[in-house]
Amino acid sequence: MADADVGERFRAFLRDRNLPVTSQRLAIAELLLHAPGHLSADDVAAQLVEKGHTIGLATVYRTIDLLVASGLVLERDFGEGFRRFEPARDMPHHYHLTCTVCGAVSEFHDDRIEEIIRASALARGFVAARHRLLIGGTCRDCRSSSPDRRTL
Amino acid sequence: MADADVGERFRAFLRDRNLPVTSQRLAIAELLLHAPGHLSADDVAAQLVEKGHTIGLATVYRTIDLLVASGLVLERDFGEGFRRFEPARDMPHHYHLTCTVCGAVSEFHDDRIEEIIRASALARGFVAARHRLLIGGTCRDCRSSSPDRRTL
DNA sequence: CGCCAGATGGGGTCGATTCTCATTTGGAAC
DNA sequence: GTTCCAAATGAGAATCGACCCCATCTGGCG
Repeated sequence: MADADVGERFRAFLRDRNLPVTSQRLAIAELLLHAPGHLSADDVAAQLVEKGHTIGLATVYRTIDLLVASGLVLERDFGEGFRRFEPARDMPHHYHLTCTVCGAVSEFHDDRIEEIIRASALARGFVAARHRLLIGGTCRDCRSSSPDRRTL
Repeated sequence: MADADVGERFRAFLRDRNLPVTSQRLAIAELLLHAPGHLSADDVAAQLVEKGHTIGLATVYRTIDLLVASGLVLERDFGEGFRRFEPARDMPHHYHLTCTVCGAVSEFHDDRIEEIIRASALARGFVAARHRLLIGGTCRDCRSSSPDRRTL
């Protein structure tokens, strides 16, 4: 199944680099690789405490670095002043739509956007290695029943 | 001229809100509204010191908040761990191309990108109010003479 | 089982941003 | 021009995310 797979891929990554497979690393990987949303480092630490682990915040950060380096976890910055992390899914690039009323984040992918961005950068002499697109707006639900409209 | 204009627009904003027009606010606005690039709060404070002012960092932050609220200054986040600010120019939306080798930031605007983003969001039930696009890559100069290639 | 490079974690540091509060000041009223 | 008060200022403390330090512990090879 996919669950054992991602865990195994992290173990393989550690083995490749001759890095010890510790219980802390496995616990953090297990949690973050199966997280549904976008977790902050504190979220990860808090959920570990909930599960009865006592893992130092420093170790959480260090292990997240490993997971990001392995490509199994992606780093996100929503401009909150801290970073969030999410498991890398099959989706190669996905964009984030954030509702400025209810805060809901939804993700999507669009080949046309990616292609046009790449072409536009190239026309200006840049070879685009990566790009990030954040869209803020109001979702369908909040538009139909919006008591207040934020100007944001 | 345009210079007096932006300063006057900030004064008008303060008057509208019954906020005092202080010498510190004017000095910060004068500096930031005519800045060529993207300044951090520290950059602003440092340049004020250079000009002989002694303005507390707290006031710099507070005044920048006002300038952002007034729409005369835009807040940017390039993932450096701190924010940068730039005067809002005529350009309604512009995108940022950052060279991951030399760090150069160049700006551009592309109506096709904007249109396609808006349409793509709408197809998913979102009315896009704003969006941010950051592109990382290597510029022409760094590509022709790149000694090291960052994986970033 | 013993060893040791590397991991761990609690405390300390750092940098950006915001808060606190005593003091000063804009600007409207007199 | 003088008075007055709400609001601004600024120096330092507080906060918060992120990361470093170092004494201690442990994975995993021999």
